[in-house]
Amino acid sequence: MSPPPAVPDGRRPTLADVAARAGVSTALVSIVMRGVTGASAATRERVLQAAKEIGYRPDSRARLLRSNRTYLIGVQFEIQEPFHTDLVERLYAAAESAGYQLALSAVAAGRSERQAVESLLGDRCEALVLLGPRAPAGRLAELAALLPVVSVARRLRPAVPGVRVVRTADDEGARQAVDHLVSLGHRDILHIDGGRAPGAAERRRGYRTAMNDHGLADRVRVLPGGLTEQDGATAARAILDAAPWPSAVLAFNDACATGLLGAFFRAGVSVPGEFSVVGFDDSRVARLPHVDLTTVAQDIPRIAELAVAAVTVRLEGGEPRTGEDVVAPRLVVRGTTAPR
Amino acid sequence: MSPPPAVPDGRRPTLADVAARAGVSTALVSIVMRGVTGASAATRERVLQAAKEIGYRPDSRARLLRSNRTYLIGVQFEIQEPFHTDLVERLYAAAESAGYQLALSAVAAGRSERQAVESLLGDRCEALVLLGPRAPAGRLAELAALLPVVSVARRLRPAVPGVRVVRTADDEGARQAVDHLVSLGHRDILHIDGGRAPGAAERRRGYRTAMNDHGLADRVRVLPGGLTEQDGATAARAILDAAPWPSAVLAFNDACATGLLGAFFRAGVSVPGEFSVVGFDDSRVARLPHVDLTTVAQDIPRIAELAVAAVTVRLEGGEPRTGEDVVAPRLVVRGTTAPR
DNA sequence: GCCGGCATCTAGAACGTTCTAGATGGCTGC
DNA sequence: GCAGCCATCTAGAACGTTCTAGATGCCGGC
Repeated sequence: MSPPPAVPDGRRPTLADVAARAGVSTALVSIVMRGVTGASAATRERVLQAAKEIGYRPDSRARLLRSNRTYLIGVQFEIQEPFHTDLVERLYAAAESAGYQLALSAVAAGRSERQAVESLLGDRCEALVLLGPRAPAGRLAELAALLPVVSVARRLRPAVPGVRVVRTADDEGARQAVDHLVSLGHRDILHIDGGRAPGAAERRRGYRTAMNDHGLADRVRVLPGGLTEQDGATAARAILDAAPWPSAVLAFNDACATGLLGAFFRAGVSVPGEFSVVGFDDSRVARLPHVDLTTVAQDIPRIAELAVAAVTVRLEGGEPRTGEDVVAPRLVVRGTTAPR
Repeated sequence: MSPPPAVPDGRRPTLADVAARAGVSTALVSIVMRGVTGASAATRERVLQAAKEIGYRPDSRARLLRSNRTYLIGVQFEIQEPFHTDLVERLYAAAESAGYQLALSAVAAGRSERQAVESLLGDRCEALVLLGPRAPAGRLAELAALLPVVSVARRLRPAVPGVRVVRTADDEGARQAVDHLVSLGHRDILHIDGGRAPGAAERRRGYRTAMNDHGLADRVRVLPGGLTEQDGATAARAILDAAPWPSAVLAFNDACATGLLGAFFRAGVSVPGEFSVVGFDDSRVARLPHVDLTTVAQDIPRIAELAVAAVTVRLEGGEPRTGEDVVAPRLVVRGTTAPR
């Protein structure tokens, strides 16, 4: 059934065990295991056979301790945030093709950003990819003094030295949404914002600017919101309670839009009949057939690639580039928007 | 702004650097850093000060390499599965209060279970918590021969030696759902199953048994489904196409139920007017105000605790217990079920 | 004045790997 | 037959920590 005990006592097999069995030095086993040149085909074969027989598995901790490089990229993400989990999925691919590995550290209820980052630093990550970090700029600067850091989805103004930013052009996304709604004949377009969430300020500004550009400055209306369904539902009640109603709503993100849709639905007002609704992110929920949300898509594969590139370039000896990679958003028109 | 370079050259500060600065041995610094007894209060103070000044941070790899214990629990999970991410959140808490740390390894598009587990083993995890593993029993047995393994949400029949199972009583959950629907007057209750997904066989069986117990054996109808919204939507079309219609549907999970609801909604059939729908998991989506899905809740905090307990007991010298912890489910009645 | 015991501290090995430097041996070219 | 070279292999140090064993100094009790 299960293989026989690998080594006499309970220890996990090491290089030395393989070396003893194959009758070679540990250094040679190391060479074979890493697949570098320096061993004859015959020896290579013999060593691999011995390793297989005793169930040898390299100890990555010892390996990384010895080599000066770890090729580890630490990722801080919020485990309950669909946008983050989508991103993590793509980061795996991007890191692998750049020859790096990912170390995940989640921010969750009872696990702060600080804890998440400390754990990554203790693991000797060579760089940090922070998804929507909330930490103050001073803290990010401290980290950037230690290792390459990229902030994904959170813009930093003023720029923090050494921290690269990769983000969607949130203002442009908001503008696209407003343009779309205006082209459908809407004029009273309300924005439910994201408060202090990363990207919220830019989306708010993009909305305002677009409204101005369409000569609708006097119709600008921003309602405090947030990034959860609950925030959307709360905003919905505020909208319905306060006449006059807008004819369209741009929500901070898809979750917020979904909460809004739910509350509208329960209140018996029809979407897109009485209200047009636009979300942001193009998350999985937006694509559900019965949500079918018009939304501003973020280019997640591209963001993942740029984030990995930002840190690897620097790790490979490139200059620390403080600055931004701004990725274009793309409006996806679905069933929650209609002509007024 | 940012702190001065910690150590003359670019190296990251080590115990030796702290020791040199504080004028003590590295062994003593180690003692102070771990917070164990063996240093006077005055020295302790001085060492901590020195460490802080040069920005010392313990290297967890070196630490774990040297100590025979790593206190690391490896977690394999599917990053796109809400049930899994909920569980991970609780696992952090459970592990911490047991004195262990978590190492996360995601299964994602392009990253197989095998890769996820290999990475955890390389990190020297002392135990593995596998969320809904798909690996064949033989593979699990191999792993169990190496270290404590717990399979969450996937039942193993026949039992795999050394692998502990923690799962919801899926059959009981399905029975609760059927009981509820029958008590509302439904008789034609259809089940959309989960195919080969972990737990699917048990839910199917629970559904069948409950139908039998209510004398509805001739009304049993199982439709092949799956665990995504897409599967639910596909099933919905199959249901609507084939008369006679059932009056109630028990879906494999909430995602499947959500897809079903969406398709019903688009087809203009009303829920719970024409169909009652029950999901499984009580995931976040089920609680959305406009989904408001009646569903069978899994007790996630309890499952997380039991999973951690299962491995820690064994790590602390307990006997390897092949067997199961079965957690009771709980029906949550919301808005998608109504009297027939 | 001596001894035992405690608190505090330290030297040096150990963990499992990679890296540096060098040894060995066979082949080529003259 | 010999120098030179390449391919192959090895010894031993190194990575940053913890652990074992023991050293040192101080105190109280006889």
